[in-house]
Amino acid sequence: MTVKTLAAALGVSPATVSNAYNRPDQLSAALRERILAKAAELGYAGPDAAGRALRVGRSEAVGVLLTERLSYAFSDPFAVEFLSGLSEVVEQHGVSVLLMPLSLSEDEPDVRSVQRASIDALTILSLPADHPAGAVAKARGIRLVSTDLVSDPDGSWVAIDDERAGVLVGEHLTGLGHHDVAVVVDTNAPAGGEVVELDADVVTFVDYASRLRGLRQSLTGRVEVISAGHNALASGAAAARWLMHRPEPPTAIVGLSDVLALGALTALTDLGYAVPTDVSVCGFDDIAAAGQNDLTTVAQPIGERGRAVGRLLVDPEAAPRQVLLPIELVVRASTGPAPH
Amino acid sequence: MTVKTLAAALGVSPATVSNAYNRPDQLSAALRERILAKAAELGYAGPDAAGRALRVGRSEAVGVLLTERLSYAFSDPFAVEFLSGLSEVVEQHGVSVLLMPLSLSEDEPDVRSVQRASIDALTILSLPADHPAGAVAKARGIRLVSTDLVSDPDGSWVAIDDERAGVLVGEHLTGLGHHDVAVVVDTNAPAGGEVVELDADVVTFVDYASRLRGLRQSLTGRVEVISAGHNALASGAAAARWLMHRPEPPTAIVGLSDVLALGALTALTDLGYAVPTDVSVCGFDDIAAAGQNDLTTVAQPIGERGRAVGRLLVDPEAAPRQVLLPIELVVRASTGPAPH
DNA sequence: TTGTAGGCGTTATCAC
DNA sequence: GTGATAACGCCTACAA
Repeated sequence: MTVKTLAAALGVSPATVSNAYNRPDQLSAALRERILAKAAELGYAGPDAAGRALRVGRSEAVGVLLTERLSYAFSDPFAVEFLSGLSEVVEQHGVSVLLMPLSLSEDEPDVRSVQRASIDALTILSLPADHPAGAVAKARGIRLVSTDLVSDPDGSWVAIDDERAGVLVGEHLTGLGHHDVAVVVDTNAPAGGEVVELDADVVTFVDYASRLRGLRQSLTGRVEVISAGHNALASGAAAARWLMHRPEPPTAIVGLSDVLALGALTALTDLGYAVPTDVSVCGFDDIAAAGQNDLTTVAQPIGERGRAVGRLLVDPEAAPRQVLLPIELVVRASTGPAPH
Repeated sequence: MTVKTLAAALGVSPATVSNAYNRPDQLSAALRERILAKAAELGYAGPDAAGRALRVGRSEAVGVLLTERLSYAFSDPFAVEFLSGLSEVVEQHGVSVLLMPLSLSEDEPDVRSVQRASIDALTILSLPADHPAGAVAKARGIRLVSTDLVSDPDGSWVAIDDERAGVLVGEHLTGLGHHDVAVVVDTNAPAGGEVVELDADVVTFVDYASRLRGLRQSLTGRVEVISAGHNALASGAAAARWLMHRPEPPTAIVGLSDVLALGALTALTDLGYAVPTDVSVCGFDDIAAAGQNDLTTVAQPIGERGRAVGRLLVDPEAAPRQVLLPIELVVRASTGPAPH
């Protein structure tokens, strides 16, 4: 059943059938009734989505590209709050949300999902700096809304000043006398696995790299960067255990996300360390759990960030727009003066 | 830039360009290289998704229709676990997940999102019994995977025996001597609002209706059905407060979901009631929070249910398949003998 | 290994 | 108020 066959069955033209669905005012109510009745009788369920998408050039859907597994969208507290805000806005416009996977594991960067996706706009959660996904989207004429301000400065984005966030934490720790700080970062290795020390430029996610840069600017003394896998409590915990078992443990541990920091915090208390007397811990983002666990962190309006992205995604306006959201250092009980 | 213009620019045929992208083995490596290079130069980002979807009849995406707000997918514990399992499976097949909104508020049932969606298969979370969304999907040739066994018995589904689940709870409470039970259900009113008493047939979600039927079969004495809004802690709490403030409060409160039951549980302790000495509370599903709060409930394998749905969604097999998952009454500390 | 031709289902434009 | 026609961009037999 297509518009054409239905039209033939009724003795009208395809255009009229199309109008019956898309422009009720373009034909008499009686004829429209007749068309809809015949459609129901013949099992025609309305214009086909693919045909329509091709013709009108829109699909009423926006994409969210996840750089982790798709289930990350439902499990990571930051992602959950961000996506809740985003979907809240887009659904008010009758637009659906396409969760798109991106396998980073393979050698060849995988952009298949963005090539195949029928979407009007795209946003990317934590894009690795050199990844082609954004460029591919733009080349396809898909509006791109970045979530950082460095990967596409002249395009549309909704971001915070990640470098400044790093500075806030660095200055806070320096002011407390910390000269030996470990920074726990996110890699794509499985969570809680082997711990590795990293060079700065191995930190691929652009926002994390900015935070690290800010930290480096404002910290004095030793700054080491390690990782025990992707963004998860287990990674933070494994990293903390590894750090404290070494001869000269750091006096402060910074997680580049609250999740990593909270993982470290838990591991430290399990190991019998007093926080912040023995070690200070600090995170980023201020997810709900950070407040519940008295974690010092840099707050950002996560839900509002999602909503702002949502607004840009559904707005067909061609001109790029930028939104810079405020951040604030929230000092809680997990940081204190450096020991000794 | 299209396949055609690119082909013209290269002096080859559109078919060859298409093959360069879809069947590398159908042309010489050299020619393919040349095509890809020219494409990069001219800014052609590969075959257009809409055109391709129309032609091949597939879109590499499966839909999940939410009967609540989209953000429900990220906030409700059952939905989160279910969708994590589902997406885990589908992403292994390179398939994306389309979260589709469904506004129930309007008079006319809104099936626009399923009419417009370019998807290969669809599943629906908690479909109201008489809703046309499923029928529309089938009429469009979209494979439908139900999550209950009554709305489309001969189609594909992954379900539990909800009626039996209700019986398990009912028998448990009857065995404990309860003869005055209140059942808290989910309506589409805002959470925690005014409390209303309902007739059985007002319970629209088919799975909830089955649970209620099971309860009615196995309970003796008074059974009343009330609601304070949609599936949320606040609704359960409001319902419990309303129930206990009446002259003859029930001896047991059953939430048709754990979330409703946990909301009731919290409200009861806040009001100073001892559970289960004064009142018993019981839920359904066994989400993680149920175990943490010692709630008696009927367990089902939520994540596995999501994975099973995912497998059916990506499986192009035409023949319908049915999966019935096991359930089990988990007795914890929230239920006990009826007082007096 | 490459080219030709037809149609997937729709809607916008224009004429009547 | 209604109908004819021409794209939209692509893929796949099949022929060369």
